[in-house]
Amino acid sequence: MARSARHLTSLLRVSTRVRFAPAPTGFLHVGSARSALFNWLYARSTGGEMILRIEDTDAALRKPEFIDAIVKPLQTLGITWDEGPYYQSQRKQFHVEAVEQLVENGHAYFCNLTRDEADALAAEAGLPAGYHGWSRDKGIEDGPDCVVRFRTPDEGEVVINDLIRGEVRFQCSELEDFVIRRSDGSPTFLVANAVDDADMSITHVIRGEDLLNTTPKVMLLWEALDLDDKPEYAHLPLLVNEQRKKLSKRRDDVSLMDFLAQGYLPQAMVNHLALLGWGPPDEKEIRPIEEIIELFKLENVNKGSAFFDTVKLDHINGEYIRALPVDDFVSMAEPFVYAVDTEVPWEREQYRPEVFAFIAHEVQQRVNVMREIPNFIDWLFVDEVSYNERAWKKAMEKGKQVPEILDGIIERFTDVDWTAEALNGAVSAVGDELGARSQVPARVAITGTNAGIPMWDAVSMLDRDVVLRRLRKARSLL
RNA sequence: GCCCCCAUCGUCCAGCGGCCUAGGACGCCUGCCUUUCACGCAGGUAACACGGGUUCGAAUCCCGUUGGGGGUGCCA
Repeated sequence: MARSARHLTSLLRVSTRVRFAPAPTGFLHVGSARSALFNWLYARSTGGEMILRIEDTDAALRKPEFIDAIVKPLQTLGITWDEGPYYQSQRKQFHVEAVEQLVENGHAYFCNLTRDEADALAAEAGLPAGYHGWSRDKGIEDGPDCVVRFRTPDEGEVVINDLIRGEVRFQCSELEDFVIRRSDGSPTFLVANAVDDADMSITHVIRGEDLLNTTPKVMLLWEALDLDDKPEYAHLPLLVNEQRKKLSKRRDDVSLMDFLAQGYLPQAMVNHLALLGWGPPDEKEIRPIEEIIELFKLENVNKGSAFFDTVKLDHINGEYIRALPVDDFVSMAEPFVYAVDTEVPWEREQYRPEVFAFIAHEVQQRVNVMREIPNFIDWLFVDEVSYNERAWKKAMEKGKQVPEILDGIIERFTDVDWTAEALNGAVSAVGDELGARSQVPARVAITGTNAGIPMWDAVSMLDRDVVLRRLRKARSLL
């Protein structure tokens, strides 16, 4: 959008315009996804528009693959935008002009000090760390190692009426003369922020609380540049880890795509994210996005940080999985059981899709995350099962008359009709004869563990030889 | 250090001066259902950080303390 369009659009400010403005850091962070979601919810619930703007003023962030890493996950989540993506790097000339304007009208000045030099000066002068306007009024000319700093007012205050937090006040005296143009000539995000939000007629800036402290600086620039109506601000509570620290790339699992790749459904992820910092008035947590849009109110967003709890996510995801039509579940399961780049516990050639499809409805009832699927079906596609240690101890070592039970089952299985009903009947008959529980030992011998899907339908699809071999092996280990 | 923000069950959310002997969800525990597990169902566990005000009345308003977090870059 050209700058000249600014006046027109702001005159026509009929609806809310929000923007999601991530820095392209290589992948979409769940925290960023949450910010995007809340912007989107606000736009959709107010009939407004959402703009996607990539904040790549730092040259190091300007890589095409980084853009994809933002756009794709958003699309997957169903978070759509009405305009953009715009790139701050492509709007650089406007930011440069703004900086020039500020220098010209005395709101900014050149400074040739490095950070270290400025710190040394502060230490010498016995002042607290920070930049203390050393280069103000020194008549320093622009040069290769010069930055441009904004001259913050010596007194007065900046008041922000945050839609979530209420009034937040900053004393101008606490704000240092911050850099608005680097020595390589590139403007920093603070300038880009003010100029772009004005040009794009943004009415509401909704973002993480970690940016709250930068807001007064942008406000000051806004005024010094004589821009139009300021947007409203709303600072969202941060998403934190178990230690209550801001979710970080280094310590925590925060890649949205990684979560999706593990088999969290996009809708479940969105639902969960919406519940962090906000809750529906009627306390019904799991619900379609349309209802969330309808119920969403920015004023109802919390102030306190929220723990990104994957245990709760698992539960929500499980609900979404169970609500899926079986056919959808089966096709969505494919990447987790068969895709070439998937690690599965069986030889790829051994996998039989028709077997999985046959018992998929039972698996669907039991998984919370798609990646758990192989745990329920591995015994169907491997030659030999490995025994779950606890299950073996409990059912086989501590169980009553297990050798006799297995002997009985082996004998009957040798010539029983190979149908689920007959197999089940045979095992129960052995148990009845001996007055012992026969189902669990059979399960452990055949599947390797004591918990899982109802098994006889599935077993009937295995070869008699395979099943007998497993029973005999288990018997021999007792 | 300085600036800013925050504070209800372990966790997420409800509560916006009386409806609160604080509600829902996840987790955990118990029971029912079930020839395993899970689902489902019925129960249970567990919180207003502390201290002062204001008020007839405070989880809700104000102040302070404590605790937690964020920022403090020529990153955004």
